Amino acid sequence: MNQAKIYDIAGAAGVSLATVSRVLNHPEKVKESTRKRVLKIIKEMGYKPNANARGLASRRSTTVAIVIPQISRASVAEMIAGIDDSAKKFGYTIRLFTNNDPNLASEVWSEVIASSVDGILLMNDEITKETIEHIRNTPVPVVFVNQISPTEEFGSVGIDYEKCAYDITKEMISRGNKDIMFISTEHKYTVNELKEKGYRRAMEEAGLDANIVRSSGDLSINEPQFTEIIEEGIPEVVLVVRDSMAISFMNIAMNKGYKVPDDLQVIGFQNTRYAVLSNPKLTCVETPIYEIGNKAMAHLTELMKNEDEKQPANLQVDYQVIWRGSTK
Amino acid sequence: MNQAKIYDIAGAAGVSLATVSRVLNHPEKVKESTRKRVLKIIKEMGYKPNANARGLASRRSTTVAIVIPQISRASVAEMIAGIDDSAKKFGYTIRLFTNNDPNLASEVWSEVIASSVDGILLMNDEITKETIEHIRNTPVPVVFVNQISPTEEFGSVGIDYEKCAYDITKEMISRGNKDIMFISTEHKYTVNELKEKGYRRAMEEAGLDANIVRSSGDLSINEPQFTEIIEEGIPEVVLVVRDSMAISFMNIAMNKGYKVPDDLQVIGFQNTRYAVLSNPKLTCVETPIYEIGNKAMAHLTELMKNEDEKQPANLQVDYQVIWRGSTK
DNA sequence: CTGAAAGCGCTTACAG
DNA sequence: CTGAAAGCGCTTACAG
Repeated sequence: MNQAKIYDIAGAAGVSLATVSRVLNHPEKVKESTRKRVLKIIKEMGYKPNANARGLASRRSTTVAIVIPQISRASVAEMIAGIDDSAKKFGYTIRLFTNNDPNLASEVWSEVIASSVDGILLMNDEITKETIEHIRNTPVPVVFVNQISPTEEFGSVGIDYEKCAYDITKEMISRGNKDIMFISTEHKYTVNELKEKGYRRAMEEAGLDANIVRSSGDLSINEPQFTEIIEEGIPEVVLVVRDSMAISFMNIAMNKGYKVPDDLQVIGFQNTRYAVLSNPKLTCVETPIYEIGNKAMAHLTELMKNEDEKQPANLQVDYQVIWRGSTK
Repeated sequence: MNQAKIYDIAGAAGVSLATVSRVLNHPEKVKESTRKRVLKIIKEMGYKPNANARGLASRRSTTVAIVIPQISRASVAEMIAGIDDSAKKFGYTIRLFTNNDPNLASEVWSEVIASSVDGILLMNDEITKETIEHIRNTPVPVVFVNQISPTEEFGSVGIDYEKCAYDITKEMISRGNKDIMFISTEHKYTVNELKEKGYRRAMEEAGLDANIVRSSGDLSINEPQFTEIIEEGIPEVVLVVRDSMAISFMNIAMNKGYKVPDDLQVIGFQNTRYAVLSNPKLTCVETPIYEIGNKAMAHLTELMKNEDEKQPANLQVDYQVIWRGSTK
């Protein structure tokens, strides 16, 4: 007993294929009595339209692509959860592509396009000129996730990282701290550059010296570097672009005998689940990853619906600071 | 300038559509000179076959589904990375479905089937009878990921959790410890049941009393419970089914003044990235999530290739213990 | 409101 | 080794 075809439904309901199709796609065009009869049979026979045939005939696939960088981050899972909940609501299904080239190597991209998705969610850490060129030639809407689009042409959902770094720095200054260090990644991710900019602005406005350290994301490289820094003397406060790095720094300082938060206050920038497992727990700027994914998918839906009426927007999601034991 | 069709390639190369199609799908059937000419044009015009048309015509989609539980776990990201690398190698593309019903609610499942994937990777934590029934009626191969299949009919890739819990317990006993506690989840996940079984066996064999605690996975519920346990006195060793719970337990004990590993040794069961961020770092049984995903996809590929020749297998991946500062 | 028919872009026996 | 033709399972103008 194979999967029922639209033809079987039509036969069983005593209507044409066209009518069955309409019941599914334009129910308002079908008389209520026929519609009900057809729907009943569809349910009875457990009919599910073949996605390929549907996509081929309609040139829409009710499918979107998520393109994520290969590097597996813990936050990806939560982001996907947010996207998926939204996708379910709007009746879309997800195709997953990973991409290890910041330039969005055309190979990956053409695979994405050949899969005839109706829209694309792009999660790249960086947006290069090549990437933008690829996107310009893409026949379906693209939305950047956790990233503010560098141009007005494309939609995006993210956080105002410049502002949140500025705000938290200013807050720590207003609490009487002067010696505030900022630890970023060696690799210049757009997102981290923005945080750094915000930090600098706050420090400059207060007439304080910026103190910026760049580090590898890799713990085995971090640790010797952090050890060295700490041995030269610790700052009052350290802001760290990643929670994992923040916790690593904090642990090393504590092992050297410093007290957190009395001698050193530590603040992270993601509020991942790591944050509540450190001891003391880590104060964080909370970046609501789930919500970003959720909104991105919702925005993409709008853009897919009516490509002309709806303009791509650069949406921002609110952040908040979660104060925990690593700060006074 | 739209995406080139197979028709355009045929025209430009001076052959029929059939030949272009053969070049792509059965290159050995095409004379070398024609094949080269066609391939050149395909490349020049950046032709990518439409996935829907291909899937419809061939009844194969070179697409597999990953079905994951809705609850977003950090490990999902790494598992997906493993699957994706393997999928790329074999030319498959991924569709992602989330599923919040342990019984594999038929709604999700029929969506998966309607998407006409060639195979399915199932990552459910539990396998109920209903789930098995659904899978039996599925027209394509299914492989369980990070789970040993309860029946021989389906493929699976996982770890021998019973044995690894047994081994680590036995090891700790042989080091002279007698008071070994096991912390599991309240909810009886198959995987955790197996660990518990292994722990029990090792304790029984040594004539020691098992001491099993069940806890919610939720930290805010864990903490008061762990606090209470610790106030009544700590064991020499605690084995915990999840890293996050292990670290939480360890932190509470240390805050009560106990020394790790001198007063208390702690062992986790996943070796997630949490493990190296605790202080001291957590000794773990390493479950190679990436490799599990990778092997699962490779096995699925075999099953999809020749459904009759290749039998589904229950594959096991090696684990190892990573000794760190939380044990002596 | 409904049906007959064309067509979406491919693949694959079937001939030759 | 290659081409003409049927067909995959749908959708959607076009008539009526």
